[in-house]
Amino acid sequence: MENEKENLVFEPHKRGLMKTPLKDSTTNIVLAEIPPELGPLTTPTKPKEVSQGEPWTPTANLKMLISAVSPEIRSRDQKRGLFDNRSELPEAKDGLHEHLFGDEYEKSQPSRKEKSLGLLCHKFLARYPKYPNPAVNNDICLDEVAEELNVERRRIYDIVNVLESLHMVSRLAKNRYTWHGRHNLNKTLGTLKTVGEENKYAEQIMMIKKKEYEQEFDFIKSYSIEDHIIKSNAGHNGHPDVCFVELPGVEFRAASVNSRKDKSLRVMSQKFVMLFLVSTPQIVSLEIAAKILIGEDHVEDLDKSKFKTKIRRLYDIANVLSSLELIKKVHVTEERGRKPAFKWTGPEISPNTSGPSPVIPFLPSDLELRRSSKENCAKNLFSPRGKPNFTRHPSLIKLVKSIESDRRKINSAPSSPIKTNKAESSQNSASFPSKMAQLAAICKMQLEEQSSGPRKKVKVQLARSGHGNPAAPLETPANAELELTAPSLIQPLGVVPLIPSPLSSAVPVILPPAPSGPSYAIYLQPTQAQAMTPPQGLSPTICPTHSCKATGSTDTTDATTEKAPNGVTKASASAKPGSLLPGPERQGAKNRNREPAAERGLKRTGLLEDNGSKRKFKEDLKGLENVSATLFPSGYLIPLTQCSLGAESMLSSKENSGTLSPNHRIYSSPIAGVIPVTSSELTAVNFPSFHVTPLKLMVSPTSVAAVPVGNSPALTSSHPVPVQNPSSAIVNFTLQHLGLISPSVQVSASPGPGTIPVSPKIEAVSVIPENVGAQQGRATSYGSPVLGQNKLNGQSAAVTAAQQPVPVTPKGSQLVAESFFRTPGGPTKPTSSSCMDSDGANKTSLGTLFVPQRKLEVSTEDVH
DNA sequence: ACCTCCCGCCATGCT
DNA sequence: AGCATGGCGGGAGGT
Repeated sequence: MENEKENLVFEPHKRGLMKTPLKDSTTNIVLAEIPPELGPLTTPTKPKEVSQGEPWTPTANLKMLISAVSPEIRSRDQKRGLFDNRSELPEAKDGLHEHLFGDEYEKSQPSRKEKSLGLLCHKFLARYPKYPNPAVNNDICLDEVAEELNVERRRIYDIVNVLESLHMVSRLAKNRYTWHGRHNLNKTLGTLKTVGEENKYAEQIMMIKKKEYEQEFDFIKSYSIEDHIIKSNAGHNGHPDVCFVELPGVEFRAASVNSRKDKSLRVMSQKFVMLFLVSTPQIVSLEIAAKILIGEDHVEDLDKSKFKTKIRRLYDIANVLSSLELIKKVHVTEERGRKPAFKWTGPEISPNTSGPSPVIPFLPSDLELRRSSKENCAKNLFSPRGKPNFTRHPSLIKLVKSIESDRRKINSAPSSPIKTNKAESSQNSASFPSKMAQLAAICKMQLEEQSSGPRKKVKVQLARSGHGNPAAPLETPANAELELTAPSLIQPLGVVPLIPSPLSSAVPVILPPAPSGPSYAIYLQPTQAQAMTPPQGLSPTICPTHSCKATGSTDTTDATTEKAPNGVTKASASAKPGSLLPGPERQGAKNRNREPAAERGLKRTGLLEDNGSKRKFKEDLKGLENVSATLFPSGYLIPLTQCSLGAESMLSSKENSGTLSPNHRIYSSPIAGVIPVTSSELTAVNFPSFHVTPLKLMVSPTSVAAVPVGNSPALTSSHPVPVQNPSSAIVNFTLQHLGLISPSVQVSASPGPGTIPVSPKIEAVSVIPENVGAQQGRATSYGSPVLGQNKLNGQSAAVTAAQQPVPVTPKGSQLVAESFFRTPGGPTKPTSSSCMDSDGANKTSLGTLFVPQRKLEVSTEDVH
C-alpha cells in the first residue's frame, strides 16, 4: 500500500552505505538486516538506505538543499560526510576515526550525530517542498520514509509529531500523513502565540525567573522552587493546559492519535513554541521550559527524573524545530551559569489573527467540532493512563480529594446532552489518573463556580463564515449552546459576534485571519472555564500574562518596544502590525465571562496560607483565582478558508460517523456534535488535556475590562469587548495576587501601564551572534523547490510552487476542507485547548510585573 | 563530569 | 492477537 508513492526504496545496497546500524553493531545489524524493503512496510523495516547518494536523489538532493540552506548543517554534514552520502560517509568517517575496522559499517555509522534527530529531520524535510501544492497529494507514508531514511519508525514519529504540532503535516490515516509544509505555519504560530498568551506563559516564565532570581539572591527562597512552580503553574490548575491546538485544516484525523494527544510530544512541542512566541527575548532555556511544562503536571513532585525526562524530550523537539529553522541553540549565561537555551529564529508572529482572511467563517462545525472536541477532551482528561503523579503533591492531594468528589458529581452529572460522546464520557470516568485528579479539581472548581453562579451557557454560534462558507454548517445545533460555565472564550477577533459574554465553550471563535491564511476559528471549550477554578488553590494563573506579550504581540510595534525595556529585544522583529484586533475581541469575550470564578478563587485562596514570602504566592494565587479563572478550554482554531471548502472533509466521518454522522459536511460539525455537552463535561475534558498548564482564564468582566486598558491599547484591542467595568484597581489587585506582580512590585494600577515593566530586570540578553536577519531568510529557504520534486511521490511537479500559499483554492481547499475540522475520528478530536483567556486585565498586571530577569547572555552555539 | 540525546523497551490503544 | 503509536529513561557519545 503504501508504497505507492515513494518507495524509493531502492537501493538496496545502500545499506552498506548507510549507516547502518546504529548503535551497536548488533543493533545495527539487526536493523540493517531488516529487510528493507518489505513491501509492506509496515513497520519495522527500516532499511537503511537512504542515502546513497547518488542514485536517488531525493535524499541527496535534500541534503544538498539542506546544506545549502543551512550552513550549519552543511558544515555538519561535511564533517560527517553526510553529504556524500552515506556511503561515503561512513568510510570517511571511519576514516577519520577508524576506518580501521572493517566493519566499518558500524562504525561508519556513525556517530551519533549523524543519527541525530536534527539531521534526520533535515533529511525528512528535504523530501518535501516547503510550500507544497495543495492540489497535489502530499502524502507521506511513514514506513516509506523510515526506510528511506533508514531509521526506525520511532524516530519518524518524533519528527512527525513535532511537525504535526505546527500543522505542517496532518495525519491522514494509519501510516499516512499529509504534508502541508509551511503554508499554515504562520497561522499556526499566530495561534500558538495567542494561546500562549492566554495561558500566560509569559507570566509563568517571569515567575520562574523571578524566583530564580530571588533565590539566587537568596532568600527569598522562601519559596521554594516548587512553590513557585506551583504557582506558576498554578495556574496549573487553573490553567489548563493547552491541549493540542489545532488548526483547521489540519487536524488529526486519526483517532488513535488523538488519544495520546495530551501528553504527547505534540503538545509539548506546541507549548514549547508558545514559550518562544510569548517571551520577549524569545530565548527560552530548557530549564525554564521544562519547569513550565512540567508544571503543568506535577509540580508537586519536583521529581528530578521527570525533569530530566522533560529535558530529554525538549531536546528532541528542539532538534526538530532547529531543523525547521525556527529556533537555534544558544547558551544563556546567568548568574548561575550557563544554561542551554534556544532562541527563536522563526518569523515573528503576531498573534494569530493575522491573517488576512477575512472570512470568518464559521464553522460549521459546531456540532461536530464540539463533539469531537469534547470527546477529545474527555479522553485527555481522563486518560487512562494516568499518571500517578498527579496526586503526589501534597497540596494537590487535597485538591484531589475534593476533586474526586467533584468528579463524581460531574461524572454523574449529565452533562451534556450530547451523546455522542457517551462513550467518552464513560471513558472519562474511568480512567484518569493524575490527570483525572486535575480534572476533578477543575471540575470541582467549576462546580463551585456553578453553584455560585450558574453557569452560563453559552451558545455558540458560529457564524459561518462567510466566506467560505461553504459548508457552513452552521448547523444550528452547533451553536447550540453549550453551557459553559465558563465564560471565557475567546473570541475571535473579528468575527464575531461571538458571544461575548458567554462563551461558550467550544465556541468557535473566529480569528482574524492570519496573515497569510485564513482565519481560524478557535473553539473553546467551556469546560475549562469551569474547571479553571483553581482547585487546589493553586491558582491558576490568570491573567496577566499576556500583558506582556500581549502587548508585544499585539502590536508589533509595541512589542518591540516593550521588549526593549525589558530586555532586549532583539530579535523580535515585529512584524506584523496590525493584527491586533482580534485580540481584544477575544478577550472580551472570554473575559467576560465570569467573574464568579474570581470569587471562588478568593475563597479558595484562603486555603493557602500565607507566610511571609509565601504569602505572596498566595496572594498571587488568589488573585489568580479571583481572576477567575475561568479557563477555557481548549479550542481549536480553524481556518476559515478551509472551512469553507470543505465539504469533503467528511473524511473522517466515517470514523465518527457514528456520532457524527453524517454531516459530512461536517467538517464543520465535528464539534457540533459535541456541543451538547454539558459544560461540566466539557470542562472535564479540557482539563485533562491540559494537565497542566496554565490556564487561561477568564476573568471577570470587570477585570477584563480593566485589562485591556493596561496594555497598550492596541493590545487591548484584542479584547474587544471589554468588559465593562474595568477597574483598574481590581486589576491591580489581581495582579498582585497573582503574584505576577511581585508584592513589592506593584502593578500599576493603571492598566495602561500594564506594560510597564516594573523593574524589570530585564534580561540582558546578549545574544550572541546570530543574525537575526538571517533567520528569516532562512526560513524561507528551505523549501527549495527542488526538493519537492524529488520526492518520490511524484507529485513533485506540482510542488514547486512554493509559494502558493494559497490553499484556498478549491483544490487545496479540498484538502483543507477535509481536514478541516474533521476530526477524526471521532472522538478524538482534539480539542484544543485553547484557552483563551482572559486576559486583559490580568495582563496588564502581568505586564507590570516585573520580571526579574537576569541578564542573560546568550551565546550561540550553533551547533547542531 | 556534564550535556546531549539516541535507542529501543514496552505501555497504550486501535483494529 | 497484532500492529501502530509513542512515553520513557538508560546509558553512551561528545565535549
